[in-house]
Amino acid sequence: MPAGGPTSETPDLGDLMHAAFRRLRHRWSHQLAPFDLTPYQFRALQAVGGGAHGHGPDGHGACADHRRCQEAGQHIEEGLRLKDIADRLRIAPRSATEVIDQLEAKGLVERRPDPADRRATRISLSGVGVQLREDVREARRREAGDYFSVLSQPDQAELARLLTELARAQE
Amino acid sequence: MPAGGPTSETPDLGDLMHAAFRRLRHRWSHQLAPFDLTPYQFRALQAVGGGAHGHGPDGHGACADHRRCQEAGQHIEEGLRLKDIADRLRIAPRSATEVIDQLEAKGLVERRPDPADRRATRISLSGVGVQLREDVREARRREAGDYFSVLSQPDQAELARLLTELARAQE
DNA sequence: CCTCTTAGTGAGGTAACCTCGCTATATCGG
DNA sequence: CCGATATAGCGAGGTTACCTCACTAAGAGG
Repeated sequence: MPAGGPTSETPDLGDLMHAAFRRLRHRWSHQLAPFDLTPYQFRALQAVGGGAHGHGPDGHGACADHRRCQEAGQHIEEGLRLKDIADRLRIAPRSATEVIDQLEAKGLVERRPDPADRRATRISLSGVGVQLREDVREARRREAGDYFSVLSQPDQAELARLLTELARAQE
Repeated sequence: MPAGGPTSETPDLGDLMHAAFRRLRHRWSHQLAPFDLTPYQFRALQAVGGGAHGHGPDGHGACADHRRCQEAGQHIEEGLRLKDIADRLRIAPRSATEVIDQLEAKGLVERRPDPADRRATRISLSGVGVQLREDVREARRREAGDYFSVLSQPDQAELARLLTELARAQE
């Protein structure tokens, strides 16, 4: 075998990503099954959760990078708009409608008309939603972690760095 | 804001993976569009390609880790069985049937009965299939690379290591 | 007022998988 | 040689996680 090279085993990065991501998905859906949530739904739940529900200071709030908060000088902001959720999840607005529909059907989120803009609806977590989100996080913490825990802490950080760079690169 | 902590930005590894993978998929499907292939199909094409078609030494051959080659002392081995393809792609056998159907419909692979096992079919690339696979690879090489090229060489290696470790860890 | 844009939704579609049940064949134990 | 069990592939049908396109209701700007 002259040319040598990468003959023997060429599981390229693409395949590795693919494999890793599939496992991750798989594991998530198993973890979420008892809560009757798909990964997609949980992701949405978290996105909505970002702009909490009633009690003010909850971390990185809804208004994070959208300037429409000081609309009237007031800072009411009960929930995000669908568009914002779509942006957070990086999906098309129509898809956000869909997943929010699902969460609403389960009683985890609420739709309310935006008083300031009659086209818009505000989405916020219901009490049940808040609870469930917390339960899932708890469970995830408890059950030997989130799949990444097989990596050492520095390795996790390294992975985060690489993925971030990868994400930031294009567009 | 008392509790402080990781409030500001908590795009956890899961989300990062998700985002990175989605971009990868997206890019691939764009790259493959002119060839009228989905990423799924191309992956399958590569899997079949592993066990080349006619001319012997082509790298990591079909018989790689399956012992059924020396069936009769001979080493004919024209193509893989569906089951093997499924294993390579890490999908259910039924799904392999499906994607191979698609490739066959495009004339990229051929099904032939296995002379030694009348249950089995042997899948091999057609001439067109070999050509197309090469064309895609060429294109990918040419067009400023495979999405991972925004990372330095060592970073790519590092990413590969981390992903491999992640994959090997569970099961 | 008239256009131009934006927010959300209905309708419909796609990729990438899956399971369950079936038949034809192989293989193994007696 | 025969029955039990396993294996290869396929038909039918389902699911998840998205998408686009067309539409309506409402705000924004000239």
